[in-house]
Amino acid sequence: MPRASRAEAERHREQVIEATAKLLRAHGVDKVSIPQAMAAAGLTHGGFYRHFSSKDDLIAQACSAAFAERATALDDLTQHTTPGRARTEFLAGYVSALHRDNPALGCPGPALAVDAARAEPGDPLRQAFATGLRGMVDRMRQFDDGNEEAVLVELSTIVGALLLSRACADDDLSDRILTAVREHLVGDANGETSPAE
Amino acid sequence: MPRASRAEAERHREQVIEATAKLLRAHGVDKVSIPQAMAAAGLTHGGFYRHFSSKDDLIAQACSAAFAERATALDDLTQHTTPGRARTEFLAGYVSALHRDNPALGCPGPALAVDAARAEPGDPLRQAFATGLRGMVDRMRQFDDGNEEAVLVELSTIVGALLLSRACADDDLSDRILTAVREHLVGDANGETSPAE
DNA sequence: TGTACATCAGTGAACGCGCGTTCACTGATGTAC
DNA sequence: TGTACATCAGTGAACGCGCGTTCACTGATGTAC
Repeated sequence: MPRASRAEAERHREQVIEATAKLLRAHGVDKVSIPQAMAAAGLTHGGFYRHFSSKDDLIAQACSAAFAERATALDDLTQHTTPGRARTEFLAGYVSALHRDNPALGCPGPALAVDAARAEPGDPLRQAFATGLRGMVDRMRQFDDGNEEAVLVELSTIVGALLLSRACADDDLSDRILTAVREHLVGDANGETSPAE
Repeated sequence: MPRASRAEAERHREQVIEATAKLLRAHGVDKVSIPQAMAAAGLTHGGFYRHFSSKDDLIAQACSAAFAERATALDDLTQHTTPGRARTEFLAGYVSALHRDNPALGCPGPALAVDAARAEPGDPLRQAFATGLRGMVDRMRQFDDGNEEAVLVELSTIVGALLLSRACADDDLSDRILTAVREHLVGDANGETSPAE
């Protein structure tokens, strides 16, 4: 594959970013390599620098892509139902075993926050993370009458719960964290068996 | 330094673990190297395997040491004051700019959860993390009338808040997260200027 | 539409680097008498 | 207490490895006429 067309090259770039957005959430910055990211688009590592200026550049773009994915999902949710129902559905889906067990497709908040925190102040990952997080906060305000403080508390709670439940996924504690937080935030909605309805 | 006494060797081992417990919280598993950890005790990397069976072994012991440090602090707190005051002091101190800006000496929860989550199920770090977290939960129950669910919600909230505030430490959002969560959990205690008293 | 040529997406070898781990060696410590 | 010797904490060179990055090269794509 000595020369791809511009459309193909653009498609390759997108594939690399998309694949990295998944690998990054599952394994973290240090465990995603350039050969691995390029292979996800069927390419070898040599052409990497025709698409990205550095590994940090790709990582930041992948972080942004992961947040964009979540933002779209949130927008879909708020557009197709009432704020109250959207809130319940969002929170119950967030604090779930499914989300815990699939970090690659999940929220970049719990998956990438530590990597952003460990990066240097000017690092592009830090900026991408902060921008993405702001986007989530702004969208969640629609659930909580525009009350930012309420959103920040809710977001902290669900991010912490998911992260801790992943960290002790072998342990009984993992499910108990999810259950306790889910009940706290949405009553017992999304329970295995609803008492009525 | 060709041969240290047993007491010296034991002291070296402790120094390596203590130093790694700090480095680990600040920079994560992948950014702590064996030469670096040994240098913290004034040693070269060659003797590492006389003290630890592998890097993973050291990392797990350092994680346990970090949790033990927090457990001692929690015990001191509950022993020297009433449960209500202890709870307030603990939570306000946890969700603070000081804690945010000093991960090396802070709680291993937000600092190491992702590394534990990314480890394989049988990994010693996973086990050390789960054990340490259980210890924190058990101690926090003294603040909340033994109600584990309340503890799990509180713990998720403060871990998430600290982590997110670190991730966007350059941004206005960082302080707003800490303030919102602190006010939510302990009223406005620990505010810059208390209205009375 | 057809030709000539410049562009550039992708290849694969190479670079220096730091990592985790191993090992032959040194010489003071610890032990047996 | 003193001597002889085994133990073993620590050293520093070496190993293979994968990393991020660079670069000369290939040949189809894109463009100018």
